[in-house]
Amino acid sequence: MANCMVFHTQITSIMEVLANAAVAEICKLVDDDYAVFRLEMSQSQKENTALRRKLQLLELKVSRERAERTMRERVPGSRPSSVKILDRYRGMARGHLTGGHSSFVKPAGRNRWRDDQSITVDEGSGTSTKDVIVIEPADAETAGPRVKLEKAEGQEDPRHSRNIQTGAVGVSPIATEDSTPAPPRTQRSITEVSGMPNAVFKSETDKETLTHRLLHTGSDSERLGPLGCPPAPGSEYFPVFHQSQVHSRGDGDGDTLDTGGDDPSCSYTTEMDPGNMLLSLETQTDLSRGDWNRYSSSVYSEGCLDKKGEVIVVDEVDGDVPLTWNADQTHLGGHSQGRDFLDKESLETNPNVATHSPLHAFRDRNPVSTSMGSSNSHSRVLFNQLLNSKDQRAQAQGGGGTSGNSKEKPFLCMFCNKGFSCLQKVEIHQRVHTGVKPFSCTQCHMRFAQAGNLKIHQRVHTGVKPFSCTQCHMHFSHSSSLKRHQRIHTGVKSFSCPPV
DNA sequence: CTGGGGACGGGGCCC
DNA sequence: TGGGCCCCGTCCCCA
Repeated sequence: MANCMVFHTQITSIMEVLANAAVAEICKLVDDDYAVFRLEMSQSQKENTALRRKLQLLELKVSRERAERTMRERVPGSRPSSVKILDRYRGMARGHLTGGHSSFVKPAGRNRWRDDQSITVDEGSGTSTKDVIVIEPADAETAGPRVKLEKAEGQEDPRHSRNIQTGAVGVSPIATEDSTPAPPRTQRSITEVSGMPNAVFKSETDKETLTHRLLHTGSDSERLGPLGCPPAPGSEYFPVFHQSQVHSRGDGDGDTLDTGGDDPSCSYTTEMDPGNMLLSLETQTDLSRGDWNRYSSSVYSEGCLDKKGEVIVVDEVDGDVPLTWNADQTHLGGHSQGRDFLDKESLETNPNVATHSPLHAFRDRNPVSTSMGSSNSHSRVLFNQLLNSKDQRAQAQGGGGTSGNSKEKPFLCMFCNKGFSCLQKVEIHQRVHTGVKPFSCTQCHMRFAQAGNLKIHQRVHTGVKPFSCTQCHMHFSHSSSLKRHQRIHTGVKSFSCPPV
């Protein structure tokens, strides 16, 4: 009995010691994490403070310049271009862009540079997807109360976008604009340049700058052009190709190239799918930027966004950072063909397309992309993202890669390095990556990369269902659908359809 | 469970 | 005979 007591006491003491040790360990972990967290917090606060200071400096500078300019001009009715733009916004603001998120608006009088105008930008929304512009127009007195130009997520206003596009040329750096993501499926509007002040004044050497530069309305060398890329809800960007070219449709005009062997209703064109084409709000010309623009036009002129709303906004960021490929490019980056393809074949001029890359959209997915500095590398990173997403599916379906294929497949996809038995197969396969869909339905605007798929698709219009179940009345347009259906009779399900 | 699109492999035909 | 081209069947996936 005494032994039991002693044993019990020992056990208790041991458990106590263990418990204490565990508690100490936990406390230590918590303390460590807390210290790290505090450190990060303080750093962020420092950054915010610095940015805020820079913002204020810029506001002062701008207001001073503005005052000087106004003093110089002194012409009634004539305003600097930026003011004209702002006036344009004012009209829109009356209609659509007011209301909501007023908490982001600072008092209008704060950043006054003239008593007839003020612009207030939200300083504290470095990570916010909502930028707020408060504009007090020159005729604010007649226009009524101060106009708040606000644009929040989900508020889409193509008119707004258009106006911003047209007006962006002369936008002064302070004329900040906000951006709104297009809904994935509508794909019809986009993007304004967002002038998130935090972004504007970020250090250019700061990695984070890359994630904000698309919001930057700075000098020509740094400004991203008329378009910005809006954060989609959840701080995700939809990849977008901006395409402003006019495309001929394949149904009946002279641009149609009949393949002859295909279904008569199949048009072989190189056009861009209007359905898939992002509406380019304006001609987004910026000759200073480029490679991806060119590429996106020459190769990615279509299919750059799939029906799931996969949109790529490719941004051109100046710089000369060496090209870097995704580290996880097991089947793309490692293959020189892909680079060559991008480097010499595709990067031809297309001044009509301006592209924007929301680097931070991919940063989360691909840390390497954050180190991208050059337009080429940025574009490629984004491009890789697209390729990856498609490759993954392709690999899932086809096995991918040359390894493991017993048959000789000497023709390699330049994008994913997958091997094929003949050249045509590769060409067809590469449409997966390029998005080229030469076969368009004349009865709808669907486009297909393969003629056979178009042919099958057209059964939708003709109503032809050549595959009928022998055991029931069902008919199917897809053979696979019939096959799947017949499993009901033969396999998994035990019930059977009575013979017709 | 069906409808329908994407993608791939295989086979036939032609040069 | 081999390559290019076309068609078809099939699988997978998503809505």
